[in-house]
Amino acid sequence: MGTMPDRTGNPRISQPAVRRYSHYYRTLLEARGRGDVSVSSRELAERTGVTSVQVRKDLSMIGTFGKRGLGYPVDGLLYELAQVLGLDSRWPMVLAGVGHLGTALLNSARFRRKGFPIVAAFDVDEERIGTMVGGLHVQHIDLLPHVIRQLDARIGIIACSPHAAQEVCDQMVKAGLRALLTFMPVNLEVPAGVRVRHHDILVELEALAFGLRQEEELSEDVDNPGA
Amino acid sequence: MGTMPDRTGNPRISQPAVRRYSHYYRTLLEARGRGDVSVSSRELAERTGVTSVQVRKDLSMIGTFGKRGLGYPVDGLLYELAQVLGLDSRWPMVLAGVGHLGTALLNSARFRRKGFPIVAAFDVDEERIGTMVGGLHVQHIDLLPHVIRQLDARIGIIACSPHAAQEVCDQMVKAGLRALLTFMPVNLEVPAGVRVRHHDILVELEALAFGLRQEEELSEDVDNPGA
DNA sequence: TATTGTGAAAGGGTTCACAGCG
DNA sequence: CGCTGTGAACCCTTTCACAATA
Repeated sequence: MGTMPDRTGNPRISQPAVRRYSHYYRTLLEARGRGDVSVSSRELAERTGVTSVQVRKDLSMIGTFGKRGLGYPVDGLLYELAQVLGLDSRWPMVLAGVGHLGTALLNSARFRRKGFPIVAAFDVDEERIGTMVGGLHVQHIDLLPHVIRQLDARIGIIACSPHAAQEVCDQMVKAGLRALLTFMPVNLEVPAGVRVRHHDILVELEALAFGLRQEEELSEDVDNPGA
Repeated sequence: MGTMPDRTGNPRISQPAVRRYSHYYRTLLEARGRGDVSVSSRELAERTGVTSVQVRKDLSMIGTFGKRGLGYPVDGLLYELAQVLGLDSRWPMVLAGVGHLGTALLNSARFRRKGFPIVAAFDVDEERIGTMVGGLHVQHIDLLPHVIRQLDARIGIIACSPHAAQEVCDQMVKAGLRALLTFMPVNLEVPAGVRVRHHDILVELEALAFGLRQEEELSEDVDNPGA
């Protein structure tokens, strides 16, 4: 465990950087769609909303693929980013909670297309169990451990009711999942080594409200400065 | 514009901090639900997954409400956080794109309950226009500017198809919205002063895949060290 | 004694300035 | 000349150590 980058070129990549890689990847796909064969850091930067230096720093973290004076080869960079982000593998997912949100997720073809297929759906509601949603039979949640092992699922999506979230989470962890994505406003307790990402829309909305509110106060302070 | 905190106690609050405030707020609501009258920074920290010092630093940014030796008063802190996050106002939202995702959002009572009601829904599909979803009539997107002004909407939600996202975004900005939440994998171009938050599930999934992949490589390197 | 509040130190990420190449 | 690549400076956030106080 030295300071040396490993053979993949990983000298320690931060979470924000990983997020940016996702954006670069998407932007490169668009560029390829337009027939571009190479792309400059500035171009990439403008389309993703960061600086061009940031792009170069980020890309230099995973290797050196650019041609000076020219830019980066679209195909080559796509390949490398796919490698880093793990997009050269499939990551089968299971979903718990087939409400409105779960249904929306199950009906999206995008995840499957991008290598993150939802391979099983679970619920506790007898009315829902057995029905077909997004091409899958909804199964009883008790089958979760068995199905996860059978289908070799890697990621768990928690879209059930908030009060069931922790229990579902426990079951997923016990069944061997090490990566969870939850949409519920509940802080999940998981053992070390299990990654959880919260996707709480309300947090985003509150952040937006904070920004708007701050702007308001700022303009009020123009009329009402000092103490 | 000195270094002095303004009278609200704002010495410059970072985005990550705002997100944590959201989590604290939610945790405090739970504490109040259990009848707790005061809560320590450690407790708040454990439930939100940060350190207790972080909690104290964060809270000291917006004022000093704790009683030493005791902790923070639940009600008082809730009030202050609500103030900071703008939860003492309502933030009416409009939604564009009544597909699976849009429908899921419209059917969620949570946003309305928390002060972020969706007050209008739009689409371009003639089949959808006029139907009722989540208690709202779906209207033609061309009515967006008019309705935004009429209902004094503050936040726009973009849940339409990716290729329409930029156009919808432009219309929302033109109609006066300064805060947008998009679920589409498209980088929106907006004028300065307009806040956009991307909520792309695929980015989260790719970040999870990155983590899992990294762990795999790490354990492989045990068998296969050096070059 | 338990816990908050905070100046100072440390750490991590971003930006700068410029060297290196095509 | 254009654009990448990168060590160093800078800045912001987190952590530490400890003073303050119910």
